[in-house]
Amino acid sequence: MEQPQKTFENLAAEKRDRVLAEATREFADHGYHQASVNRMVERLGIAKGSLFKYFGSKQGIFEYIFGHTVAQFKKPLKEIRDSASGDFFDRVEMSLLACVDFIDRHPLIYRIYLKLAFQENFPMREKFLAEIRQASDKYLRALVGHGMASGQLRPGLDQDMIVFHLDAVMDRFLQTCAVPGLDSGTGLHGADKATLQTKARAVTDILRHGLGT
Amino acid sequence: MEQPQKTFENLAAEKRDRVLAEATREFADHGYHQASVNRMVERLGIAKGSLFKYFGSKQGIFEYIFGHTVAQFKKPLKEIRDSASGDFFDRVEMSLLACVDFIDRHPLIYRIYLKLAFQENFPMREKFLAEIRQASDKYLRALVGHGMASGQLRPGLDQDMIVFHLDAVMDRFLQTCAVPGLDSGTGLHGADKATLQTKARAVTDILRHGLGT
DNA sequence: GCTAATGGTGACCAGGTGGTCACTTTGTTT
DNA sequence: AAACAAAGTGACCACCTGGTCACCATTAGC
Repeated sequence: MEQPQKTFENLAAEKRDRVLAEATREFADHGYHQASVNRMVERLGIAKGSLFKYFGSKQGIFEYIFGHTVAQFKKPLKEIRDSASGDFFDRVEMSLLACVDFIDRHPLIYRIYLKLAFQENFPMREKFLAEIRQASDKYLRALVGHGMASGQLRPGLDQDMIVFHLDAVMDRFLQTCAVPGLDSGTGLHGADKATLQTKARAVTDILRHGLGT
Repeated sequence: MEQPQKTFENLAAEKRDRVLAEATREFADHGYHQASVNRMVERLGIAKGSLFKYFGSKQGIFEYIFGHTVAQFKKPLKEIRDSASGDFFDRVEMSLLACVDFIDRHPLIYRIYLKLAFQENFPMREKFLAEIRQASDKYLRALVGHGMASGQLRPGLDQDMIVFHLDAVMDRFLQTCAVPGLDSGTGLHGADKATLQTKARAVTDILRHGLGT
């Protein structure tokens, strides 16, 4: 015993995945406080005591999920940043589509992030949010830095403001895709891949005019 | 009796305001489900039964607050839209600063909006959100329509995409001002008025290049 | 002074919460 | 087969939730 979550690591991979999937779903659907451990165990068909043996507490469940999933979020972006194809704005466009794709494949994780960002009473909120924002900021800053150095961005612009602008537009693009009710006129929510590519291009074009040389 | 909230309307204005202020604060601090009626009455120093006599239910409390405050949100924007001073981008900049000012004076209302937007299990969420988005969309669309008609915006751009872009940047600007943890490098959160004006100008300049003729 | 109506009260309710722990079941080792 | 350890269990706990309602206090009209 001794270590609490050792028991969980020893479980059969199949069961482990089921537990994580169900817990993730519960947090994504209801946020943190409104998520119910009772509901989790009921849907999993296991006893409540088991879950607490695995993770110690409700917060332990959430922290475990969070740690596992943040890493996943960073991976596809890194690949694009390190691939040298296209100019600055092509890369922005690719990043945008890569994020859309990730969210499409892992919608629950993104929904947890949105709740985390705006539901202030999350436990450990500051820590988690700082971790995510830092990663996002670092990524964009590297991208913009490279674009400025290679003269693809209009001189005289403040790097912070460029990062802010990119972040704002890209984030909203993703939010509109994922959150029902935010879309008003763009047709982004629930759009097919071809439409998304067209819209991403349209957004990038505006950025190209606003930020490019 | 007959009508439930008639009782509340008959109250002394001072008490009415206190009740509304405390309820607003509770929802702003904790969202809907995590908000506690018990805490409200404890802080107000009144009996729980009284609150339920006033509003019938927890949801009734929230709906009453919501109805009262949305109207307040629309007013300052309308004034700017109807005042004809400056070109399109000046108006955008003024709108931005007007919103910042409003949020500065009514931070609780804005926090409720943010929770409403991303905390999916809010009751009546779709209805409330649609109401807000529609108002925001209508406002921006009128602004953009006027800008396009008077030739201040680059031809060939899709109106929906312009509205989307404006909305994204402005919304993020406001979020960064209001939500701690979202700011990374811009220095918007907790900034003084002069700084905000500078930053708003910087954002508008980028938009001017990206969207203007 | 009596009556009626209104505002105000708080003990009480059923139901849900995260968390516990003495216990049983299962699997492995000798 | 005996012994041991680890996984699994679910009744139970204290606490909090939104909501109720029989009762009390204060005023107004007569």
